[in-house]
Amino acid sequence: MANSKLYKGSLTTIILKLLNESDKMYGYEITQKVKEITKGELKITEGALYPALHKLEADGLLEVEVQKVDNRLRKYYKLTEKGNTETVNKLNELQEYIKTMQILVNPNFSLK
Amino acid sequence: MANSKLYKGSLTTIILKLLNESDKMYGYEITQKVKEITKGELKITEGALYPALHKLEADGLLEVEVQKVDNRLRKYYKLTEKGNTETVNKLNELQEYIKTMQILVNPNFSLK
DNA sequence: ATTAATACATAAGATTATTATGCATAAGAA
DNA sequence: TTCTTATGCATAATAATCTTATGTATTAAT
Repeated sequence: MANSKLYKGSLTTIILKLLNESDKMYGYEITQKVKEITKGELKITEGALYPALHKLEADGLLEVEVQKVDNRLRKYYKLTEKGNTETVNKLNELQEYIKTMQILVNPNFSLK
Repeated sequence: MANSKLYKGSLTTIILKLLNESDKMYGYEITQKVKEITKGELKITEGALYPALHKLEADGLLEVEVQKVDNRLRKYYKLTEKGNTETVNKLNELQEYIKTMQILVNPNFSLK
């Protein structure tokens, strides 16, 4: 699963946002959802995703519920209370960052 | 010089863009310019900036011209031909990425 | 005389991604 | 029926890129 230009630091925000929308999701589902929404523009690699999920869980932002579907394991993740709060923060940070970058990168910015 | 949430991967784009606007700049000048434009929102650390400049130079995107002003050293960087091309690419990539992130993070995205 | 600003630089450490690999089951194609 | 693709998890090795800390040196301001 090849990735195209995932800016380091934004994966966590993506995960939190998706869980905020969908209540609960499992890892593989997240990779497919991102691919679907971005029409293949962005592909989440497992090597990035699973460690990220584990870290979010360790930090108390996510809680896990294991299910067996079709004899195959699924680990459903959902936001905790703390996770909800952090989602709002991360989304605000991202919007701020995008705004800042737009100013920096806009060909028509002026200082005076 | 403390930084606030510099998403990894965007520093290079910022540098290239500023040089694209200003013809030539030196390191310290870049840190000040970014602080000025973003009204203190974004602060470039020297530990990130100088290695980034050295890498861009090593990759042939920048060329250096050393000057002594007030008995102090300044290393002016300017874009090479290759650097100009890469600047356009990086800016397009960033705009694409921002667009993608907006879709992912927009509370009103829908799949159908 | 001391601190802040200017101007460069690098090393240690942390974070976060890519790539490669591994295991296992189910579904579809040859 | 066998091989490949899809589903579903995981981790290790490597790379890239940042923060923090430190170092040197000159000039300006308090």
